Amino acid sequence: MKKKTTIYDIAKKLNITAATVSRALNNQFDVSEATKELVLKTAIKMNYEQNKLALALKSGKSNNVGVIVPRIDSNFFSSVIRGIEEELNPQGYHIIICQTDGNEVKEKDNIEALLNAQVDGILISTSSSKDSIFERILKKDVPLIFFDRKKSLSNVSSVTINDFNGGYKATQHLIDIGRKRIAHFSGDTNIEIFKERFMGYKQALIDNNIDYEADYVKQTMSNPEDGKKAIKKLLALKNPPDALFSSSDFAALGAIQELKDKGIKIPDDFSVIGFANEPFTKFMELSISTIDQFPREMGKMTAKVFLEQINNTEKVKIEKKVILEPELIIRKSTVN
Amino acid sequence: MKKKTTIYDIAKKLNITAATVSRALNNQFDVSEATKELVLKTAIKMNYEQNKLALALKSGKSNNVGVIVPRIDSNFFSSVIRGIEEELNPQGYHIIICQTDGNEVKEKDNIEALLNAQVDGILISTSSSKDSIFERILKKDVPLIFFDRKKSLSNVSSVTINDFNGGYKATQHLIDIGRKRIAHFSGDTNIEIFKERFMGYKQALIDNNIDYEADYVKQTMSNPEDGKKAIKKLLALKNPPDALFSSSDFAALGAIQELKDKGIKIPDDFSVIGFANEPFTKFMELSISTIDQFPREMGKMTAKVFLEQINNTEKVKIEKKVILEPELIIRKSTVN
DNA sequence: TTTATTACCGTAATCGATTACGAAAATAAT
DNA sequence: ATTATTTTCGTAATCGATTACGGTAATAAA
Repeated sequence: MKKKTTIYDIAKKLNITAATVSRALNNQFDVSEATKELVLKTAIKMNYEQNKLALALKSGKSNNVGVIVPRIDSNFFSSVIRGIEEELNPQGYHIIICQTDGNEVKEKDNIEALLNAQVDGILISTSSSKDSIFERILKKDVPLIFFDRKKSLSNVSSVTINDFNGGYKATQHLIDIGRKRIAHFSGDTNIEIFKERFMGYKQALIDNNIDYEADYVKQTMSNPEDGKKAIKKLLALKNPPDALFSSSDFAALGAIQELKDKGIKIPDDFSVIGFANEPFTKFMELSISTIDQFPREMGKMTAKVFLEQINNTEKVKIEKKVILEPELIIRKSTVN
Repeated sequence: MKKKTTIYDIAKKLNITAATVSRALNNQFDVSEATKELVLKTAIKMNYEQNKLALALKSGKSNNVGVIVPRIDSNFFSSVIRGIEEELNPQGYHIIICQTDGNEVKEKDNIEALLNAQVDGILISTSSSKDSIFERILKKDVPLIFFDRKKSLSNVSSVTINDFNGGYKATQHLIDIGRKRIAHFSGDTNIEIFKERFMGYKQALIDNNIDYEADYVKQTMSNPEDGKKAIKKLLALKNPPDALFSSSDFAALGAIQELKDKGIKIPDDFSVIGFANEPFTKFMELSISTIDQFPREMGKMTAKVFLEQINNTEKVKIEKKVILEPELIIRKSTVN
């Protein structure tokens, strides 16, 4: 078992105290240049490396930031995390990843574990319905920042996209190209982002004097199979829709596959727009129109908000609600 | 600023020492049942939470594991990481993610930082050409495990897939469906996995008495644009190929797009198979044949090998070379 | 009643750094 | 030559846990 060299080892070898070694290594003013050099040289010679754990315990700062997401193996979340890591790593922070599978209990457990691990902050895309867990974080004065899936808590910052506008833009686009019977795949409307997209859809209809048709709205999971099922039901209606805004690219894909199977021509007879700009939407022969959420930028912004907060020495707490503007991407599934 | 309650706070309140509190909380035998109960109750009442940093410093175990990858926002790596997290989290480990962008210097920096952070192990998909960095890890007795992109070091475990067999299977499949003029997109053959796929390709040709044609091999990056460029050159040959095994799904996609633009019918006149089973390959109207690498299982296996190693109390070091078998996935880009 | 044993808990060191405080030595000021 | 000021470094506490060792009191054994 290799023993790591500590400042005490260096001190012993040079017949000085660990305090002086520490000061020399940190280049403090009250050490002579001579001993500074000496310490530095022997430190290198002895392969000294600072034990960050000891530092963390002393300072109360672990330089670790916890990031909690439902899953990491989705394009959206992994892109956000990429952005976070790119922004925080140069600042000396490490990011700890936790997955919840959308499970509230797991989310709670992860938060507890991260707090025990003394993380300097928690960045989370929450799946929780309750606020109580988060109050515990705040009581401990650990910076908490929501991204994408947030809870509205006072004094807590968040970085989201304007899902309402995303839904609005998608719907407006369908209207602009002449569609009037517009269906909608909503996700789980208990989750804020899906509710917002749905609201944006509704508002766009209203603003264009198109009657909202409850039959045209189907709640789907984010996968092609659910999209197929849902579109089948829609096509069976007396007055079936001629366009679809799906809050999920995956569900949109399923719908497109089913429409093709039924011999319905896209985009001539039917237009489809998704949401999220998943990579595959661009790659399809019939590329899919969608809404870009700029996940990497969202990650970078989340990191920046965290850094601002932790570097804020003022007594007043900052509460930032950053809302990114989503972008309409027009491809072949809506217009030729 | 909220002060966290420590065992000293509990001790003071109960007029006992911190040692007893610690023993009570850890349910040790030499504490009376009465005080155990008392301590436990007041611990809960005072919202006590163990400071893992102090524990880590004392024990030398941080319960953090470093994971280093080129990028996290790729389906492959994020799936591997998902597998790792799923396996290690229940064991009380947290995973710290670092990205290198395929940059050797960043990789070295990340390793240094992780070692200073006293991680209990490093799991890495390396982009490095040199071995020297890794020897430093081993000298410190920190468990090191490679996955996917490995270096061959003695006493170091690794989890990879059999890229040679992957290349072989892909090529054999093309031969099986009657192709004889088979081109290959290789990645950067300085990277072992790409070299192996290339070797598998060659071997399959040899085993089927097909002459290896150097002109048929193009080095491409993993993106559609590079795939388009490369296929153009191949089609310009005197005796152009009638099939392609691309070591990248993305490059394969570019090739397919270009082939279609040129009016070449797939799979009637030309067959294409990729590598990695990226999600989009399944979603295309013309779905793309490919090789599945089971990234999530790779992650789980990597985690298991790590756990075995860290729980190994024997003096002899274990060196495990786990090689997963890739699977051929036949879709419409090779055969009707 | 005396001795041996056990149960229970306190003392103090330890992990590896940082830092307030004070002291000695070196230098400058008078 | 004496005092004042700086420079430089040591002492010891601190962060929050764990644990080897020792001691006292209660109990059992003689």
